[in-house]
Amino acid sequence: MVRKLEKRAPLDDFDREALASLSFRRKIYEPSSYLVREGTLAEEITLILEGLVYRQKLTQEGSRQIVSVHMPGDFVDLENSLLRVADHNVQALTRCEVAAIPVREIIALIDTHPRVGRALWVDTLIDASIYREWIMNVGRRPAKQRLAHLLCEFAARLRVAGLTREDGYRLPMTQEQLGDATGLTSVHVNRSLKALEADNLIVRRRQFVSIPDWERLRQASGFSGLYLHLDQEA
Amino acid sequence: MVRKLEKRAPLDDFDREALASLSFRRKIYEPSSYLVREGTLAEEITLILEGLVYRQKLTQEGSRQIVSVHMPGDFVDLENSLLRVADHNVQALTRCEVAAIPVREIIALIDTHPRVGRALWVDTLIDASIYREWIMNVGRRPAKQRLAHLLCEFAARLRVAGLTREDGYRLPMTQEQLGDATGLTSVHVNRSLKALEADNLIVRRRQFVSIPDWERLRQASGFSGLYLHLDQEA
DNA sequence: CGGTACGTTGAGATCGGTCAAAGGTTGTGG
DNA sequence: CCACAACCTTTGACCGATCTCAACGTACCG
Repeated sequence: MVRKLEKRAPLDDFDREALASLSFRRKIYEPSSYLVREGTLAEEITLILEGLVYRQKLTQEGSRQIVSVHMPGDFVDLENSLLRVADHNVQALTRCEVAAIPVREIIALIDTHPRVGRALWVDTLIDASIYREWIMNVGRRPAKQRLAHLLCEFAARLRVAGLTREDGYRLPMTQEQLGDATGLTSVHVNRSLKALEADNLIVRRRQFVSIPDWERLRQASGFSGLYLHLDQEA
Repeated sequence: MVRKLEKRAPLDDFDREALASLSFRRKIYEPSSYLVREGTLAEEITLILEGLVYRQKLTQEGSRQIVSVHMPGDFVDLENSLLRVADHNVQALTRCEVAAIPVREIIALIDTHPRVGRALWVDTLIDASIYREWIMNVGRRPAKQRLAHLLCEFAARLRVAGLTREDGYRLPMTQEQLGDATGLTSVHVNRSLKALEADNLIVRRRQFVSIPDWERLRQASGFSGLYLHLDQEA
């Protein structure tokens, strides 16, 4: 975690020490259990150690929209700790392990260690950048491309987390969840994935996605990793 | 500006003084001119004093998606100053006046005045919350509701900026721009707006939108102001 | 007064949604 | 080890919201 934050902003020993001395509780969440519920106050910040997690909102009518997916190394609750009441839900996608840090401690930390605060801030700015790309994905791309783009983004981010293999990666999402993330129906996700497969852009086996030719998929989806700010150095 | 920031986090005289002593240049942008271009480095942070501004991205194929609209009192460049290279474009919607503050000064400020940094951070977190709502709007609501929701959001935010009247507000966006913001075509925006008008939910006259019954429009669009975090007090 | 940008309208096409049923997979208990 | 349930994927037929293309109308501006 400290290693990741250092990529966001320069830290000194004083900062690192403060980070290391944060108290935290290890917690396990089962698939589809809630880490945060809309309308509640957050008292802990959680850092994902293992597993995947997603943010989700519901319309009045009850349709679900997944607005982001998070991976090991991501913080999922910086927003809720500073904004008090949560405006969305966070659920476990897979079984996952997290570190829960009391909000008070984080707030105290950022007030006394500005550089740590800045590193965390940068983290939320990258999340925001990903939101912007998702708006475009859902608003302006046709179904096939939308899914291909999502697969590219996951590939890039999972690679950073060390969760990809040379030929592809494990994607533990149902087609219904993919639909909720892309603004499509599960039926149409199914057909679109088959179409991608027919184009030889992806190969699916169980929950594993193989990508025979990264460059071709990238090109087909219009993906450009710029918005992930993976280069983010001090 | 200071007044607004104080709503985000508690500041003391020391903080206020530092804010007041920031140097800045006043600038004017003509409609549709660029404040930020994708791929460039930002050297100034801009605070909107007057006028409207929008963020925009283009797909490979050239369709435009507006990902946010900003109003007087909003910062439009915090992201770019901390993330170095801009991942999207920012354009003036109307003629507007801004204050441009050198990035170096802001960075120095947040390193020495953590509470100011926190206030600015909260500001970007609210932007992120709005992005999430937009993802849902574009992903899961039918056209009429999508537009109605956008109109509700603008109403709520313009009210804060003191830019509404009792019966409605001035909305200087073309139907094409509304389409770019909602992921629709200008043609369909036209038809949907007419449908809203036929339902007596809105009345349009030039660039002015009247809302005969706020509660009915709110209900019809599924709008809830929670995500705007307007309550955000220290 | 003419040009330009924006709004409006119609006809027809298409992408993606709905509904419904039939396979597959996985896990569980007998 | 089998049977069954629960959940997920796949498929077909049909429908409808939204897009496309193209024309026409309207307001503003020099």
